[in-house]
Amino acid sequence: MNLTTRNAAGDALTDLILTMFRANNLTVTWGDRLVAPFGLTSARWQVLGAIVFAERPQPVAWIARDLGANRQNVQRIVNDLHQEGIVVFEPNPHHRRAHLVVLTEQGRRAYDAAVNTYNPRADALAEGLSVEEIKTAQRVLATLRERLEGELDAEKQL
Amino acid sequence: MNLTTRNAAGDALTDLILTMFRANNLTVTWGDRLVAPFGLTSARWQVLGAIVFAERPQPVAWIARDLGANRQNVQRIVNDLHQEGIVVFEPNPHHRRAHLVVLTEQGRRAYDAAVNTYNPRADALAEGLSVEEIKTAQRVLATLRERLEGELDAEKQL
DNA sequence: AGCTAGTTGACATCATCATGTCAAGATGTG
DNA sequence: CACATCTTGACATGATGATGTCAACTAGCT
Repeated sequence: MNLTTRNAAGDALTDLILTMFRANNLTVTWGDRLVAPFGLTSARWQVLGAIVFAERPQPVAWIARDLGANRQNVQRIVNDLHQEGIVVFEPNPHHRRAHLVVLTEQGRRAYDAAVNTYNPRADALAEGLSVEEIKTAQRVLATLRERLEGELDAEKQL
Repeated sequence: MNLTTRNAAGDALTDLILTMFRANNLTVTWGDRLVAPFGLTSARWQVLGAIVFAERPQPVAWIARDLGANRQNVQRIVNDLHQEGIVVFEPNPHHRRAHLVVLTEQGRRAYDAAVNTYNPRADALAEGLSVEEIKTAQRVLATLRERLEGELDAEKQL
């Protein structure tokens, strides 16, 4: 008993979302195995990426915001990374509790090893696809992301 | 210390993957809230979808394969759905233990309610995007998915 | 019939993530 | 300084997912 229907764009978007679910899961699993030899996971790798690209050391909450992830989960991951000597906490001149997260030499080596393993695999995965269509895909998902962020933010207003 | 680099397609794919991570998470969260009023979640909704589209009743393991998900997790979800009267188990003439999963009237109502709530929202999310570019995005992610499935299958051979 | 291999559901464990709460600390306003 | 508000890390809980193991069951082969 369907009372509503979708237009062509809605149908196409539905296909895209279902494909995205599986592609996302596969990519995370694939990434987990790719960087496992360096003591990393997809989640840890993403956190390290945020630390590397931030230029200057940040507290955990900022990293979480950058990633669009939950503060609490990023905190746990960073604590694990600290336990294993991949990052260290440095004093924050602006906040007594919110320590700054900094990569250690070992952390830098793990991150570089992950990137160097990843790069040729990324090229291989993209083979046969044109840069234009990949960018189109990226743009569509970015639009989806923006709209969903807008909707979920709007909910919070309540 | 980077020894490897990526070509233009590899760079674009990397952007796409990072965007996909966030779009995927946002979509799941958005879907969870969308169907929560009907006692569903994104995961339950996907399982119900597999049951509905299968035409004929299937055992849990088949549903899991359809979804590309783990048998054990789908089992848990189906058991929960059974607990709440959304599905029932029927005897399987071909297998004494592998019962067939069938939607109840209540389950059908919940699924229809979810779809009817979703349809107009999908159209709205797709607004301003052309059907062609959405389909391009779907095709790119489908290619990514196929290649990752291939790589992960190849690993299993070891 | 008997054996082997694959399938299936049940059970268990661990990692990840969403969410809520709390206290310490920072910031802005008066 | 006093107060309210926001930020931040610590702690806890439940949902979801990946993974492994086991016993029941099926199917194929001899």
